[in-house]
Amino acid sequence: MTDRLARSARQQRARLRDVAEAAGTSTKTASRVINGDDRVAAETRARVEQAVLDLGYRPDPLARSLRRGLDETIGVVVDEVGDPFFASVIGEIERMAIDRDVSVIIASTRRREERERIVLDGLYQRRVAGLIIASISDNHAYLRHSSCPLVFIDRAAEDLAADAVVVDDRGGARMAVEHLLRHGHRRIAYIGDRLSTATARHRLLGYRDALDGAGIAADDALVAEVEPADGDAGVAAEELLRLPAPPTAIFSANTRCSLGTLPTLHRLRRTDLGFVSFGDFAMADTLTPAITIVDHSPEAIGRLAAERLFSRLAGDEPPVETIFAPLRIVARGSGELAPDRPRP
Amino acid sequence: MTDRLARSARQQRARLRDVAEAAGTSTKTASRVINGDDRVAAETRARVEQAVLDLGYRPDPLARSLRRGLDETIGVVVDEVGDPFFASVIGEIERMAIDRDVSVIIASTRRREERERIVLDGLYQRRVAGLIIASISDNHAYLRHSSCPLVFIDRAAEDLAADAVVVDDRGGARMAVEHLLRHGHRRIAYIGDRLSTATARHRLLGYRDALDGAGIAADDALVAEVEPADGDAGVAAEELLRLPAPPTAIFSANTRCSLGTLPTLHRLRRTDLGFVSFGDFAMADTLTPAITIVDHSPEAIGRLAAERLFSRLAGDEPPVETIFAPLRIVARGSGELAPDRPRP
DNA sequence: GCAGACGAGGTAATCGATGTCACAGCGGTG
DNA sequence: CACCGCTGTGACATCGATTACCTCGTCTGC
Repeated sequence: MTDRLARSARQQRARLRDVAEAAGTSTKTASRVINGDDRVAAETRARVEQAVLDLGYRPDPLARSLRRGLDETIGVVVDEVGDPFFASVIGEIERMAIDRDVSVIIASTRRREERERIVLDGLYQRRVAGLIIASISDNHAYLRHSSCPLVFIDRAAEDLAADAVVVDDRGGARMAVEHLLRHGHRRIAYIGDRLSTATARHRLLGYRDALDGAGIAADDALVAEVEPADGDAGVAAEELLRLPAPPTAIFSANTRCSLGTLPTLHRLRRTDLGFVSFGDFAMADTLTPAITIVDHSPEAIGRLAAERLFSRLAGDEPPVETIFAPLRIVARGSGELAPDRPRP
Repeated sequence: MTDRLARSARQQRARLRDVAEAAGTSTKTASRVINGDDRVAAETRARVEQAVLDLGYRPDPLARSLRRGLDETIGVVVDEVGDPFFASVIGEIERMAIDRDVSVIIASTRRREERERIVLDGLYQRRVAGLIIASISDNHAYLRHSSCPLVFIDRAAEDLAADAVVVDDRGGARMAVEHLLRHGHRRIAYIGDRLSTATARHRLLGYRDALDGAGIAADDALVAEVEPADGDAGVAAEELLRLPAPPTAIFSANTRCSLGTLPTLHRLRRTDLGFVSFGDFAMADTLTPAITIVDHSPEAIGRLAAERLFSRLAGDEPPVETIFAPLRIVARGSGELAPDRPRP
């Protein structure tokens, strides 16, 4: 009674101690019941459970994490939360986390290595149970002794044995460019992310693979490396079209580049160009012409990564693996335009 | 020395105790230095600061939160992380949080009231310092005694005196519909979110205001209330067009409805319809015709909400206020089509 | 009949930091 | 000279839960 008053005076939740007192046991026994330890007499267990219900007790996650050294939280580190690709990935991860009563802390690197360190450090300090990381760094030495499972997404860590969920960047890029080649294009430009990220490098290799396969000499003037966050992709497209021997088709190596390039092409009325985008985006199938894509479903990546992480958190120890998310080409129009098509 | 070995054997970070020992003081004094308490002799302070640097000490956020009853974390609750509107809002909030060394926990309600309770409860248990909420519930009684500052976004809490950053839903909708009226449309359809959310109700009111102002009788057959997460918006559009007296223009009351409706209109080759979207989206200006919008910049909302929250966290106590994010119409083509335009 | 296993439960230390309170020294004051 | 108040400091309790270790019966096997 007094106790209940004390609680209400404090305006606070019930603590384990309150439960124990209400059930007439020690906190240890109450803790056993709550954590499903079976060395508790059925009758005692029942009393504790009743007290939990009566008091609406729920363990304090902070105190629990402090003691256990582990939090019921996973961290997700991406380039930028607002990026549609990552927004979808995160959405899917969160969906899976919800089912497991795990919270998700999001942090973005803004594509800067030093920030990557900082945010990871912060997440470790919070004792996250696991991490899903789209790393932009090439050096993961500082993660080697990670105290929690890691799953890399979008880009595998080449210097670290850790799970990763990626797409076959090289193969996908090759697929995209071969598609354009099949439709008769011979001068195909590449617009992609800075080559400081491994993803970009692989996609550029795939682009070259395809050209090699068709016996076409690579022309560096057709390769544009841009910062996709800015409006650079559109500018790059404009420059490509001003070349003495301009391309008849463009392969855009990621979604943000596509979002940057297409408004420019439309403004210049150059929708006669062949175009394939690595990565889908809203309205891609509603533009005129609709945009042919190589699709690496962000939801699938999020799901696979989360599944892997939760499986490790549950104690499974499958061998470290790089999982390739399925990849396919979706022909919608822009990739099937012949090179000699008249300009609109 | 022994201590340093012990630390490295533990493979762990330095604790306050390690700092205190290294500086030859008590933990309390070390704590004083770290928290900027000025009742410490300059020389002692210097020793502690040196120890902090030597050991690379950083306080454990968990332990600190437990003791202080307050975490350096803010919670953000939205419908759905993957929603482009909220993704941008979150991106902006996070950007501001970074500057203040505050972490952000994201939770989504999936538009279900019971989940809203659950996630908020979870965030409170984590002792978040503040909350930014896009609430879907109409009943906020359980938030009345919130232990931390709240800022509502997108939808104000009508039953609670709390800060909110919203757009003038009614005025914006009216603006959009008046735009279509000015271009000669008389039968204008409304496609919007379920009326269970206040936002949707206000936008529908604005739509009616505009029609009233033009002396046009409202026709309920032209009003479609859909679940924007599904493909319902497209279906609704199709049904509207099959009416005996179909609309010549559509006002889409939110981004997701636009993303659902437009592919359908394009598929049906009904791009002759007038169209205004409440909310911008990628490629809106690249479609043919480009989409006229009423823009409620998600970044602005995120920034204003975060500014407000951080100002309260810093101890400011401005009067509770509902802030209206700026709203403007961006004419791009689809809203300026005359009703008698031939179909493509 | 007794050693040891086992079941049920409790006590106290611990996680890492901070709040409370007491205390030693010192200069000033009546 | 005794007392006051201030400064700088530390011992110890505390936040809420978990873990290491111990106790006390009772049951089993020899």
